[in-house]
Amino acid sequence: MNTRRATIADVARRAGVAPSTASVVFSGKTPSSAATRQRVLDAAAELGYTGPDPRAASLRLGRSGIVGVVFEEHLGTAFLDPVNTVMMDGLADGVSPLGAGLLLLRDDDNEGRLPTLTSAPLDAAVLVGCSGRLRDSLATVLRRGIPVVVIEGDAGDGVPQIDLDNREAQQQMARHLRSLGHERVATVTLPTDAARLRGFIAAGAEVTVGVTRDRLDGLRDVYPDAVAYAAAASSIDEGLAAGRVLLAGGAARPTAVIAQSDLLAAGVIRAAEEAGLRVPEDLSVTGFDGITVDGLAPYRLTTMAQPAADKGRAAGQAVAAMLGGEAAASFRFTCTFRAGNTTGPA
Amino acid sequence: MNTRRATIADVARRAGVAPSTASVVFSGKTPSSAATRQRVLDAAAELGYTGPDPRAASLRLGRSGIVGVVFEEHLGTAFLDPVNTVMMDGLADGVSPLGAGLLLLRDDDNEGRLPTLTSAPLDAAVLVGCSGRLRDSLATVLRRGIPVVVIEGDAGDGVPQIDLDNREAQQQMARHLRSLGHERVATVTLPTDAARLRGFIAAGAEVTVGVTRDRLDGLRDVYPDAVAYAAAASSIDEGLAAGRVLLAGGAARPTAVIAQSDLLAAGVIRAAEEAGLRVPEDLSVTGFDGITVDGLAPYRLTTMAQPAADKGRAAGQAVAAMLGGEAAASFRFTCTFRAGNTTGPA
DNA sequence: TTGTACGCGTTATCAA
DNA sequence: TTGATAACGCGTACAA
Repeated sequence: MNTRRATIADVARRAGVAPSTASVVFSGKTPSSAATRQRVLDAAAELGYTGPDPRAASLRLGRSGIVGVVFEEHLGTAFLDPVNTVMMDGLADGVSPLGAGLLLLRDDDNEGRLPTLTSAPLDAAVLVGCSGRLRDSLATVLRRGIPVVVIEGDAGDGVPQIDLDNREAQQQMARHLRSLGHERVATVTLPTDAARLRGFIAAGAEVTVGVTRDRLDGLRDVYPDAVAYAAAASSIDEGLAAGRVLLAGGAARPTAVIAQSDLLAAGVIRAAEEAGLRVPEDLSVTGFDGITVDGLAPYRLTTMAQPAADKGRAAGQAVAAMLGGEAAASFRFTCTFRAGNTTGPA
Repeated sequence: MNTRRATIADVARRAGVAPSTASVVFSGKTPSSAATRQRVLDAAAELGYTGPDPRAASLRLGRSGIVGVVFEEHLGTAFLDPVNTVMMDGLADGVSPLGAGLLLLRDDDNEGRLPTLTSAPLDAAVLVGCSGRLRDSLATVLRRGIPVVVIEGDAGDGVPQIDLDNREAQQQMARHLRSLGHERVATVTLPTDAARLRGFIAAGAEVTVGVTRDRLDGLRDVYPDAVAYAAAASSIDEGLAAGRVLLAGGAARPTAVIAQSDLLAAGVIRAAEEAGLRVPEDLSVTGFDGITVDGLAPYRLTTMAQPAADKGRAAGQAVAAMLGGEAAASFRFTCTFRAGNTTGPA
C-alpha cells in the first residue's frame, strides 16, 4: 500500500508508454490507437488512478473551471428572495458550456480582507448588486486581471454590466395606476444603502443602491410626491412591517402601494388584510420581479416581470465570451407588465 | 506593454532578491527584514503583481481551498426552503477556518456525466440529501479519494454523516398531539423518491428518501394508521395542495395534520383557512424545522426545531478534520419541541 | 536572513 | 500515432 497517490507518470510507466501519450488518452485531444488506450486504461485501473489531478491541470491550462459569484449579503439573506436563486440557475446554465462551477463568495468584512476572493483559483467573477462593499471586491478582482461581469450594479469603466430597465419599468407601472385613477400612491422600496435601515425616505435623501434609486426615480417621474418607505430586505415580513406603517394613515392613507419586489408586495397585501382592507377594491398593490410568491394564492400580483434567469444566463455567456478572448458587451433587459388581480380602480 | 502576466520570479528579479525571498514576503511564513519586504512590495506594485497565482499555489500545496456542495435538485428548488440556506450559512462558517469557499454543484444528469464533480479542484465534498442520483456522485468522489461528508443521507461505509433524530422527533410531536386528544391525524410528507410524485402513500409503499421515511416511521410509531400524503417539494404551495386534499374529507377529516416541514405546514394552514377552519380550534397543524416562515405571522408554528446551521457547521468541521488527517465521526443532532399557537385540544 | 535547487502533476509542441 | 522536452508558477528543504 503506497501512501502516495498514483500520477499519470506512474500510469504511463506501467502501461509502457510516454506520459504525454497517457495524457492524450485521458483528454482525448489527439487520436490514439485502441490498443494503446486499453493498455493505459488498464494500468490506471490497476493503480487506482482516476484521472488527471485538476490542480495540476488547471496550472498547466491556465483554467480552473471556476466562476466566483459574489453577493454583498449573507447567503441566507441573498437566497431569501427567489429572484436571486432563479438568477443563479440561469447563471449556472450560462457557464455550463465552460464546464464551470459556481463558487459562492461571501462579501463579509471577515478578519482577512476578502480572503477567498484573492486566493481562490477563479477564471472569472460575477458580482451581484454592486454597491458599497462590493466596490472593494470589484477593485480586488480587477487588480487580479480576472474577467468580471456585474449584475444590477454600476461598475463604471469597461466592465460589462447586466441590467434591467428599472426606471422605465417602474414608470410603466406607475402609469398603470394613474390610468386607474389613483392619486395617493406610496411605495415600499428595497434597501437604500449598506446600512439597510427601515424607515421613510426623506425627499432629498441619497439612495446609494442603484436598483432602489432607479425604481424610485421611475415612480417619481409619474408621482413626484409619492411617499416612500424603505424596507430592510426583500421579504414578506418586511413588506408587512412597511405596509402597517403606510396603511395606518387613516383618511390620508394611499389607495395604491407600489412595492419594489414581489415579496414586499405580498407583505403589503397581508398588512391590508390585517387592516381590513380588500385588495384590490380598497387598495391596489403592485410588485416587481414576476416570481412565484410561495403561498400567495389566490392573489396574482400585478407586477413587472423581469427575466431573472435570462439575466443570469447572459452574465454566464458574457463571462464565457471574455474567457474566449472576445469583448463582452453590457446588456440591459426589459421588464414586461403582467396584469394580476391586485390592482383596480381607485 | 508586456502580454504575459508578471510572476513572483519577475518581482524577485526586479527587487533584486531571490524568488524564495519574495515568496516568503507574500506568505509571511518566515520573518523577513522590513527593508526587503518593502523592496519586494514596491517591485510588485510596479509590475502590477497582485500575489501568488492560486492555481500554482494549490498545485504546490496540494490544497485548493474549495469544498464542493452537491445537491440533488436544481439550485432554485434546493434554496426554496430556508432550512437549506441556513444550513449553507452554517457550512460556510464551518469551512471558514480552512479559508475555503463553497463550490455549488448541480447533480444534473447533464450531457457529460457529472463533469464538474470529476474535474473541479476540490479539497473535499459535502453531499446533501444522499439518495438516488447522489449515490453516483458519492461513488465518483470516493473514487477520487476526496474526503466526503453526507448530510441527511445514508452513505453506508465509513463516510461521516450528519443526521437528525428524525424518527424520535416526529414521534415526540405525535405524542404531543395524542396528549391533546387527537385521534384522526394525517401527515403531509416531503417527497418520497426521486420521481417526486404528489399523492397518497399506500400502506406498504416503499419510501426511498431517508428523511421522509424516518419522519413517517416516527409518526406511525404513535399513529399506525395515519393517512399520509406526499408533497412534490417543500413549499407552501405544495402544502396548500396537500391540505386541500386532506381537508376535503367532510366528517372523516383529520383533526390534526403533521407536516414534515414548516413550509408544508404553512400551506396546510392556508388550506384550513380556505376551508373555513380555524387553527388551532378546528384543526391543529404542526411543522418541522423551526425556520422563520416568511409571512406566516401571526401564526407561530408548533414545530420540531432542528439545528440547521449547526448541521452545516458540523459538516464543515468534519471536512476540516478530515483534511487535517484526523478521522471525522458521524454526528446525529437532536430536534427540540417548540410550542406555538397552531395546536390545541382535539 | 537570503539564495539554490528541485518537484508538485500535467499538457502543448514538435519531431520522429 | 507516439515520444521527448519544456514549461505552467510556486513553496520549501537545505545550505550559506
